[in-house]
Amino acid sequence: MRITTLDYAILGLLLPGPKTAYGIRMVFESTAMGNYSSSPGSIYPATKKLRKLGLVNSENKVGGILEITARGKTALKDWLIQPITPTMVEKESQVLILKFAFMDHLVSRKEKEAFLGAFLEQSKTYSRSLEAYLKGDGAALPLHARLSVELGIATLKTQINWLRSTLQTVKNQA
Amino acid sequence: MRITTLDYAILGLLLPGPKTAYGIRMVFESTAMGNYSSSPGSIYPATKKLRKLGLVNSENKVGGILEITARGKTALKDWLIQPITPTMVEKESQVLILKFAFMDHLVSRKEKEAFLGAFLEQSKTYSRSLEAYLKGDGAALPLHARLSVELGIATLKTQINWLRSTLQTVKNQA
DNA sequence: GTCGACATGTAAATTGTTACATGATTTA
DNA sequence: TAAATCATGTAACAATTTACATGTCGAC
Repeated sequence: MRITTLDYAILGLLLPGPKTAYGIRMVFESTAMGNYSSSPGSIYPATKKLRKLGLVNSENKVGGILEITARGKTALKDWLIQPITPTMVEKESQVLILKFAFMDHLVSRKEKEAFLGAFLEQSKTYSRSLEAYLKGDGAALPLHARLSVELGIATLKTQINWLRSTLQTVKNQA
Repeated sequence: MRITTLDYAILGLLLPGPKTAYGIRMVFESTAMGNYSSSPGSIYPATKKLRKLGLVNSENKVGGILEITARGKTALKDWLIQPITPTMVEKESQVLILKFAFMDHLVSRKEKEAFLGAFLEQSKTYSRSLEAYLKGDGAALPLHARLSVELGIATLKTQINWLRSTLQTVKNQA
């Protein structure tokens, strides 16, 4: 039984403290958390699975309060520090940002630096390849398509700046 | 039978000229086109559906060359100019960029301006709400989560600048 | 003549969405 | 006391991924 991104997102939201499944749905709905759906048909089956895998405990006292277990933390940490591949940077950078958002206390400073460093380097590589594309084959694109790629490059540069400054912030931490 | 975003993405890629289903897969795989998957199990059923709906013709002469029909263009245009809702800006802005990328010849300058204007206004609203959140409840977020939201805001601002300048570009067109 | 790229598809399994269904608790 | 919100779940359907399966064509 594979653990999906949604499952990890739920585990991460339980890090600061226990929540009900409904509470998690509300986080997905109100905050712009990625793109995760708050539909009951996705959250409730997911929490059931996490319980079965022993990654969360549901306390018997109160209804359905979910609490992340030690095993849950280990599984989440393993996921957080997985090596970053080019595909992830190209197609799933929101997932990488989500990982970063959960790293606070679960991951060492060294691991955070490695994560941000790899993310930064691969973002630069990808940005350069998009720029090269625009100057080469991409020059033939219709105007609107070309403008869209330009937005992609600008967004990547924003991300690169953020990664640089965040890397500094992390390095300067006590 | 609902037309999905993937279906519209395929239709849009056929605008500059006919392509094989395989050619479309390669576009999804090589260029960073959104996030659309190039898996055969998604593309081939989709092209079959588009044929059944009469939105593309498959010429009999050559193998499986796909060509968008007049009905296909109408359907695509209707999709392109659908009103922009807050949810779209918050959770699916890549889809909106994709729409823009396909607008070149299919949509009038007036409609482009309306699209970009609405997209711009709603991006500003969303950006302001994220900033207000960070100053309010969000101040209590763990450091990493807060930094992630800050990247979200910076990305939105990049998008807002791009929308402003693109709106000007479109307005200045002959 | 075989390797890689071109080309098209299906089947099974997984995932996720929409809609339905239920009931408790709070608040106006 | 009625409406809104909190809270949990299932069933049917839609969509996608992975893996399998097949065959052509050009280059080396």
